[in-house]
Amino acid sequence: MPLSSKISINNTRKTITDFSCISCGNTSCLVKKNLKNIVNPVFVEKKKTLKCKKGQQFIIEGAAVNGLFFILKGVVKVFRTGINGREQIVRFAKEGEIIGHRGFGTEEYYSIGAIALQETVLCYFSKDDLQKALLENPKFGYDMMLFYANELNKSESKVKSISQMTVRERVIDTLLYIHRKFGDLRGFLNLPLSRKEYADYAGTTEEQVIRIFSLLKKEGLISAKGKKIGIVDLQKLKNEISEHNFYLDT
DNA sequence: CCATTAAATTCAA
DNA sequence: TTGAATTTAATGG
Repeated sequence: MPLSSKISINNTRKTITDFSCISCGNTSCLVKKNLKNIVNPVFVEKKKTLKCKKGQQFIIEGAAVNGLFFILKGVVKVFRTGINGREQIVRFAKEGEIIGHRGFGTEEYYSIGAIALQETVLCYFSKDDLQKALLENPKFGYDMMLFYANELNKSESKVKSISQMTVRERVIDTLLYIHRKFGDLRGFLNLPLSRKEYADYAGTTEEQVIRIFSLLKKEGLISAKGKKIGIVDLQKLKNEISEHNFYLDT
């Protein structure tokens, strides 16, 4: 209750129409990748494109599911709110990724929320149209299945990391995850996150993250300039969590 | 967890 | 581009 008003929910969705799949250059998008194989791409024509400003929430927990979002551009955090109002960040998603995909099938309402972390462009496909396209195009369906399998694998790894690793290990794991997924830019992680966001992903508090960052800085493993975090000694960081054989790939 | 101060980011002129 | 306003980081109780 006390934390409930921290986020101002802005549910305005600007709908624009000039982002066709045909002229899209996003090769990591499953729709784009399969576009040439899709025999009857009606759903592509019916898609909606929407722009989100930084900090804008475009999926609200508990809202009805009508379709799936694909990220055309930008970065998004996907989270779930716990009983005490604490946010658990499930994952960070970048261009080409799918959001709200568990809404397929039986789920009627979103069990997650999603907020844009930067200017983000989303493609929104209706669930029914997509389902039809998946049934008609085996390759497209198979690619989607691979995506689901991958997501499941990662989420299982995350359960393990939260239940079996120490706080310090989880913070390091988070740093490595961001590093793997978003890489470096001039010596700093190419995604600016607040300490609270690191905490929400690692399943800790902001203070813990701040203190662990300070320690890691003193130990010469990372560097920090405000929100910009640099990985100084990747190998040593990896070594600390190697016994938990952290998950590979994004 | 909360309060305080320092530091960084944002925003609008 | 700057600096005032706001937000975030860092510490210590």
